[in-house]
Amino acid sequence: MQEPTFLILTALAAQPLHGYGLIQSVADLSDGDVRLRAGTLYGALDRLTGQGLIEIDRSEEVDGRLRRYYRLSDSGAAALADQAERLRRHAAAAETQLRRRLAPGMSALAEAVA
Amino acid sequence: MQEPTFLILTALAAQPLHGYGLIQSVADLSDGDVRLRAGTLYGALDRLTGQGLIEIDRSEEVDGRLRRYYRLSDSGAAALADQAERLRRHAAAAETQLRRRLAPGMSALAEAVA
DNA sequence: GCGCCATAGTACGGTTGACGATATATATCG
DNA sequence: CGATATATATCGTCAACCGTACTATGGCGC
Repeated sequence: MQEPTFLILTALAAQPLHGYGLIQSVADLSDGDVRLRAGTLYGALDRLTGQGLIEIDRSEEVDGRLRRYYRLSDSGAAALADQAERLRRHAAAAETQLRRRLAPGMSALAEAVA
Repeated sequence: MQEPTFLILTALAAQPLHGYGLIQSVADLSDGDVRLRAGTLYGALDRLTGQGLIEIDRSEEVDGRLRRYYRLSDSGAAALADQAERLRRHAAAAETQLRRRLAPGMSALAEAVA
């Protein structure tokens, strides 16, 4: 699962959102780092719906514009929790390895003391 | 940056490795989760070398087989550290959002107390 | 009134990166 | 002699993301 997909699921975990709301929510969640493009978003929405990770919550018409709200399904929540755990482990592994880079000869014992 | 690429850089952070060694190191680092395919690995190695994130450390000939050892460059280490930080933030964001899913009406105050 | 911006969704072409399959070669083990 | 492990390389394909453009409406300032 890639970053945009992960953040879309993350945004939907708290509450149902429509497409444009997602763009802003994802920007917020990532401190402005990730700005979803329309092509990325709507493609991902279709794909995730097909995979059953998200579902259409409801549709509203506001000022002549259609708004489709999506919600995270139970299997989507499980997939997201899995992926979050995976990211945490990978980040921890990278940080451990980077510390070893700075102290190449350091033994496990010396590392434990430090 | 995607998962295989991230794990290749992670594996190289501690010490230089050659291609086949990387396949095993990445499997170890990810608890057997990620098994790099040859196609993925050598493609990524070429790409990362071109981007300057890794460098050829040395070449050895063992039993008539060539072994090319790669090492993480300084800019590769910086990129990896950046990405690790990013993954940690995303994982934390997902976990926070998933907690909100279970307690949809919970105020910030109630959340802080809990 | 007109242009600009925010909102909202749709459509499409291009690129990247990962993947599976396959090929090549040697050494070791049974 | 065949299977397995080591080791690198190439090819075609596909999923996912990206940029961009387009259609529409409503509010704001000039």
